[in-house]
Amino acid sequence: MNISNVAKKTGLPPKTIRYYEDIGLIRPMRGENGYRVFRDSDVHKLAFLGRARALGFSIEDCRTLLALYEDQDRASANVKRVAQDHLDKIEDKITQLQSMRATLQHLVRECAGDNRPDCPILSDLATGRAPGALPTPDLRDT
Amino acid sequence: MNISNVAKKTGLPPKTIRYYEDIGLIRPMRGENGYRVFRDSDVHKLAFLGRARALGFSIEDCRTLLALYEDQDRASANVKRVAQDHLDKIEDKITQLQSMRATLQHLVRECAGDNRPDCPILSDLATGRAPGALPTPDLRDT
DNA sequence: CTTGACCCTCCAGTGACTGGAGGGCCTATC
DNA sequence: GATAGGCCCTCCAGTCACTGGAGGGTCAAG
Repeated sequence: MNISNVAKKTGLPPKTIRYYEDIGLIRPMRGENGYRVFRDSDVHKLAFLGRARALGFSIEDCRTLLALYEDQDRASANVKRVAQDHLDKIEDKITQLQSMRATLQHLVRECAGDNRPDCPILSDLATGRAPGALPTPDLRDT
Repeated sequence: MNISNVAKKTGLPPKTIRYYEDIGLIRPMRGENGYRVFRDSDVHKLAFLGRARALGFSIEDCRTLLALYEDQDRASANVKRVAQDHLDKIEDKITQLQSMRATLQHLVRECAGDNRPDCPILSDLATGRAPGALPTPDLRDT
């Protein structure tokens, strides 16, 4: 199978598939003309990667998960740990975003949004506290 | 004021402050020795940027917000639009992450996490459907 | 034989920094 | 005056997971 068929099957763009080969996640064979030739096992791995990425796993997590998948003697505890760690990170991120949302919702609600210059959003950003605003959370890294 | 004092005052690392100068968000003056000299207005802007970044605004949003802040004749509607757009993006992201969380929670709960190899997490990633799993959402871009 | 759709590699850019090398400046102490 | 340590400077490279594009080879149909 050639790359564009694999792309259609897996939903991954050809560029991404080449990139995954570059970083050693898959090792498709090559035809005489230099074209990549994908076996079923390659397609299967790519689909696996697509789903893992859709769940937000990092590439390095994906590498680990693929290795565990290939290892018939794996302990499911190892897989679970990777998934649980990732889940924890997602929950942290949700919490951070919810906090941002709360502050922003408040500010947007307070702002008249007309053609006058007075704006509690800018007041908050300028002073750290709009008249009557919620405390601003100190969240970096998003 | 020199850069490390400003860093302490604003909570931004010196590297970040230099970067903000690089990309034209601030224009501190220079002393005879080539050191940056920050006026109160620079410190003020940096604090503004720190708070806007903490709320998840992109650098380009920050640039816009700073320009609006400096413009005494702005219409608050313009500020509100930037904030509302950003809020919408945050809400989308929360929804995506919640969907990932739901799937992951389900999979983690199903996985025994012992030293046997059977693992519904890997089954789901391999096939797109673990025995009895929730539908896998197709979320890229996180 | 040409057209158009493939395929290839390699390089550069994204966002928002961060780390480090290599070197100048400033203050205090010996 | 020499030296030590703590500042400051610039410039380059790396992060993550791709994505776009240039420049060029291959293949099947008409």
